[in-house]
Amino acid sequence: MKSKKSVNYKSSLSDFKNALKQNGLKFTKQREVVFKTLYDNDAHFTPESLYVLVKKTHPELNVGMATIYRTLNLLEESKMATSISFGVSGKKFELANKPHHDHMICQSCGLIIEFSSEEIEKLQNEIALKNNFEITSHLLQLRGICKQCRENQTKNKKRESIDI
Amino acid sequence: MKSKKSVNYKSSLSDFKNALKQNGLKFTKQREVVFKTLYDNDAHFTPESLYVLVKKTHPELNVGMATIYRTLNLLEESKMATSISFGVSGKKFELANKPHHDHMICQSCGLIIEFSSEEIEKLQNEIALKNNFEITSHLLQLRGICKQCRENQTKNKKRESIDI
DNA sequence: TTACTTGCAAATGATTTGCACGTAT
DNA sequence: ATACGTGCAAATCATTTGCAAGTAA
Repeated sequence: MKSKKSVNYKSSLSDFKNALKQNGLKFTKQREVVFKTLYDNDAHFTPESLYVLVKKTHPELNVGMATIYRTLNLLEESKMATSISFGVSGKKFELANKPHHDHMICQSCGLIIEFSSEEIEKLQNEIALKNNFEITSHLLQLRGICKQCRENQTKNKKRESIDI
Repeated sequence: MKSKKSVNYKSSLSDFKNALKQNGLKFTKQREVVFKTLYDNDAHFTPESLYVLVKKTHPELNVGMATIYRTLNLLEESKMATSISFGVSGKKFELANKPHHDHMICQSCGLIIEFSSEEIEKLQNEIALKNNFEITSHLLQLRGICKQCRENQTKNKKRESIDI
């Protein structure tokens, strides 16, 4: 399912409003702020980290954790956001308004590096074709240790490893 | 860290015992049964599904859920098992005694096709290198519709989507 | 004998839900 | 006016942990 890639906030927001309308849902201040925060900070948020940021930037709204979760689920269901899963320790969300990419995830510090490779996609398509399989989406994560963490490794006290 | 690929149960089990010994851990009936169950059923288990099966096949042991979790974590830490993460709904574990492979998953019928591609792995390594990232593992899933299901598509009643 | 293990139940941490009040349409 | 949304607190679900009793070495 392809989403139109909106190039600016206005049209992105408008997409969001339409999605809400189409499902008989309302456009509220909370939903707008969550959406805008995701849009402005082109990053991967845990529900918790998003909650903290929204609290700080919009204390007057007194947003609850539950609303963050509800809005994120809403966005994901309507394909406007995607999440990557971190095992027991939850998920991270990002807006789906940018081109497809995959993730490298540092198991020590949680750093996420985005990448994309046309060559890999091409190989995937070839493999699928050979198996008579029609791909609708794929998931590719490289897990390991980032440069930083490798350099710090010696002086590191054992940290609990990030559960991916 | 490469694990030797044991070709039969005896040597696999022996690897397990060694891993235990090296960590000052004991070889118990519970640990043996969990290990053997994973070995005999070449499949992906959730802790829950493994628990249910072990309960059924070895009721005399009266195994507890906690032991399943503890043993799975043990196996994973010693690289004898690997897990793939399934979002909020947890993890699935499999023994690490067979060559690496990835999965194509049919979203209609749940069919899993295993595949592997040296070329993709090579590209992954190149990308990691470029980013100063040291890969310890990766996750690659192609999701879509298998041949069967495409052919049946017209007469198919909607089934609930498979939880990947 | 001396750790390490186990089952149980309680604790935890992330996420969801019920409810009474608030608010967009 | 009506239905949907919200914050709060309680509930839930998967997983972990403390503890007293059991068992491998």
